[in-house]
Amino acid sequence: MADKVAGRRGRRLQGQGAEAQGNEPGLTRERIAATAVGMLDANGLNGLTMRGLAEALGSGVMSLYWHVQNKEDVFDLALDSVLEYRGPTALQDWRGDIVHVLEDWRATMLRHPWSASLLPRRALGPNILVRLERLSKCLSAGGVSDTDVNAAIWSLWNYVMGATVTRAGFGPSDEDRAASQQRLAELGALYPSIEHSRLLLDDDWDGTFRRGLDFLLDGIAPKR
Amino acid sequence: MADKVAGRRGRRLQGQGAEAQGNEPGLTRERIAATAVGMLDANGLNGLTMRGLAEALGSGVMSLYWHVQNKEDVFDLALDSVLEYRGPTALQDWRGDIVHVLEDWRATMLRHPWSASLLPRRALGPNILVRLERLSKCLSAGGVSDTDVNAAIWSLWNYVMGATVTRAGFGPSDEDRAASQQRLAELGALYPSIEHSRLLLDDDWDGTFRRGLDFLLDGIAPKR
DNA sequence: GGCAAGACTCGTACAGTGTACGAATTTATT
DNA sequence: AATAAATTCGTACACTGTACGAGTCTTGCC
Repeated sequence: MADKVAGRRGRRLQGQGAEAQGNEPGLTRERIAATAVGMLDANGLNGLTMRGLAEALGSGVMSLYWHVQNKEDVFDLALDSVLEYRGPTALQDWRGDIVHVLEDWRATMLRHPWSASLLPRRALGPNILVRLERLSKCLSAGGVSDTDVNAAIWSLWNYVMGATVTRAGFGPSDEDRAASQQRLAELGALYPSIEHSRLLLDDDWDGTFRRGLDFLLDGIAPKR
Repeated sequence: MADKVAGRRGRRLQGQGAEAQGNEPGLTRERIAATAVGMLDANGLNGLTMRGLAEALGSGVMSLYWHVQNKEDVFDLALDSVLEYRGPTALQDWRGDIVHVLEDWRATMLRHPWSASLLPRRALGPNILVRLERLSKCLSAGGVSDTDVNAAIWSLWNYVMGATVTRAGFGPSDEDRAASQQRLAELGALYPSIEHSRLLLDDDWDGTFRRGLDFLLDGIAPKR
């Protein structure tokens, strides 16, 4: 009952006899994925509906289902298409490389905030494995022992994941910040340490991400 | 257009004249929350429907809406009711205390896997703030400087968050593991480092969590 | 040419969702 | 007893994902 691989084809070439508008060149998984990403970017996770997607593609709703198993499949498609990693630099400074990989990762996901809430519950797509592989290489190059490397990778993964999901959840809107501020003002007395450190008011997300990452890398770096 | 605080009352006391069965003692936010948690535990995030909830409570669907703003509100209720923290021990060993807080946190959320996917996108409820406050105190007690404490708290938060969300996402089912194994077998050649370290096959989640946490705490601990 | 076998599109229909609205009922207050 | 407030809930609506099967188009084979 698991997975039956539905038929899917790539096929081009159709006579544009009647309509000169080449705007709707036939459905493909790629086109579906791209359009889905657009809609998700624009309207968030709930902004994607099969009907809407079909309309944006200029097709009937049920036509999608020939290319796609179900809505979940569309999510998978969109997610993976967003997570491509173009690793530019060659290996040199292991620590700097890791920072780069993770910051790029975070930035990519924050550019499409829905991806953060989507990623956890999906299996690891190829584009994620590429990133993990790269991490693994960097760590080994940095002298992290074989016994530590797995825990290190997962801890880095967890860190990026948590940071991104949290950041995406709080959204760029000031509404949440206002809410936090409000809540803090009300209950501040109950949480003196939090209030003292202004934990919830700080909004230097990038800096905090970077500094926490340094903590983690300090701990991972082989002790001397 | 933001928030109108709906009326909500706590009220007890009704004559049980007609029906002796005290099984349905009237709706309250608490009862709604408890029942919602039960349904979420049993059937996951999609297992909670307003109709189902009403039925389980022995009430009409729309009656819920007098106590609750909307379904989101039910989620908030359920989440917060699950995250209560009964901090047992007094402060002593800062590092051990932190480990305890975080492991308890993770365990609590994994006991209700839906909570992991829910938490990120909600505002911080009081029960979470309690935990953060506690973290903050431990860190200060451990000698972490005021300038570092925020970054440290967030990094710990991120770490627990990521670990829990990931773990909950992969579910306890072996189906996912089988899928990963399959994928790895297929593409193993492309990801030699990952395959070598058996990253995806290791299933000692608790141990890995603990070891990664040690990395992080090593990095956070004040340098000497 | 004819024609059959796929590949692909899509209209209709159905069961299910959250919740707006307003009427009915119960409880509290005067 | 009368009035107001609190609480319940039936009905209705717009919207969701997708099963089903009838259509159309493209291609290869005789």
